[in-house]
Amino acid sequence: MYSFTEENYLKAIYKLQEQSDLAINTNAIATAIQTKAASVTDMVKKLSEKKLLKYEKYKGVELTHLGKRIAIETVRKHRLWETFLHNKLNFSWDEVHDIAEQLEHIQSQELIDKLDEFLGFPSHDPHGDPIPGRNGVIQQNNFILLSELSVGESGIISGVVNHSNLFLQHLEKNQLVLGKKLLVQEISAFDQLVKVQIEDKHLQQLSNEVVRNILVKKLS
Amino acid sequence: MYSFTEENYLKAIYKLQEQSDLAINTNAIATAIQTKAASVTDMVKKLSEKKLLKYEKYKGVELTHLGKRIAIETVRKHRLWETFLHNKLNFSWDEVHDIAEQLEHIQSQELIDKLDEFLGFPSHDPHGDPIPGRNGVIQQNNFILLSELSVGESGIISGVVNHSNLFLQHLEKNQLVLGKKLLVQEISAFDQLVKVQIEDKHLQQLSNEVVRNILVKKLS
DNA sequence: AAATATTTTTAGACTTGTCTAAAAATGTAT
DNA sequence: ATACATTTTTAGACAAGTCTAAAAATATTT
Repeated sequence: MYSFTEENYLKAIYKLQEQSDLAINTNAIATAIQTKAASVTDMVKKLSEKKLLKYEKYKGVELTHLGKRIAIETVRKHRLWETFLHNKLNFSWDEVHDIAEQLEHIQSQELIDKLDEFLGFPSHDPHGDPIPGRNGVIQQNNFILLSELSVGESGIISGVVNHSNLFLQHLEKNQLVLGKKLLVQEISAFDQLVKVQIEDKHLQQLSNEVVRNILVKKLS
Repeated sequence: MYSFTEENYLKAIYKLQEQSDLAINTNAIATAIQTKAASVTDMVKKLSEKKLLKYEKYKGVELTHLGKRIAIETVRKHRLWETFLHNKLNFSWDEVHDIAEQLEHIQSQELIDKLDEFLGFPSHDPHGDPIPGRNGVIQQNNFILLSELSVGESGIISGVVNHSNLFLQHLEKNQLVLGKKLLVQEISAFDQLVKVQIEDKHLQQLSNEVVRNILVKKLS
């Protein structure tokens, strides 16, 4: 239906559109997709002709309803495959992305539906990001940053903000994986280091950089 | 490493090479891959430059050791994915091929190894075809045609010769699936119809066309 | 508001893989 | 062995997607 490349452009534009309300400009897309601005201009014209986005020269782009639907379907596929790789094939947190980047372009609605069922209709992927439903609806989660917890409060690790391999590997190494329960014991007034207790066991000091990139489900 | 298209050419040539000892000519490849002879000539030159096959104008082609290895790896991926689709996602016999045709080109050695392990290191795919090992070795099976069984002999359905959807659907509809035990009760002297008993239960009459396309493991 | 810097677009070229139509080579009749 | 038929290759074109370099538009500075 749509090419590998078209799906990648739509997904990138969709993600940029999510993280800011500004118009999406050519350079931002070029950076996101690791290509040159000139190539983006060409592709954006093509997508515009196919009614997947609205494009006005020098004004940036905006996805149409159709374009957004395809972007979300691609995100759905990506996150289901990530879940499969992590839950069934035992890939670690940081290894799943690149392979899912390929798998998301396999064309078969039935495959995705059966995969979804096989995985038990998961609501979130291994990074804690919500998996869009068949209908394109994305269930918004009410996770907060670990840095927003006060002393004495606790939460369950439910996602990450930073998706880089470096960060994910760091978390894995320190047993800060999805589902772990954390209790904030102390926040240093001097350097903001956060002392947390992990699963009623050992204590760990977390840097500001770390706590600002972990999402938790707050336990009341 | 190698493109989608290159892998498809290598796989097609490999299969043609398996089913006959004659030199593989341009037209045969064109038919197998559903393209035109002129396109084959172009691609074959490219593959020859990359040392994946030996090509002499007007003389046909022959895979090199490297070309054969890549073809076998592709076959391995294809059959592992077919097994996954059938065994884990409950796709029927005839639905798995087209999706596996896409999945076989995903690039990740680790993915295939983990998939293999997840499936329990299967030796055969859902059509009874052997799955090449990591090392490229294909375990030859000693299956015989159902048409070769004599009256009174029995066997277990272990594969098919004809892989067409029409035939596979026919088998499925008549419960002639992998693993079923058959006992030959009678072979009509007049029209060669074979009367078989399926799993100690009901009887069925099979046409010559059918018995010549089912592979069985003979029970002594 | 003019000058400068940045962003975006255009123009033309390149790669991969495909095609049609014509030419060249090979194979088969008589 | 000459004529006819088939197969294969060449030549030139096309589509998708990318790139560089230059031109055009927009944004920012003074």
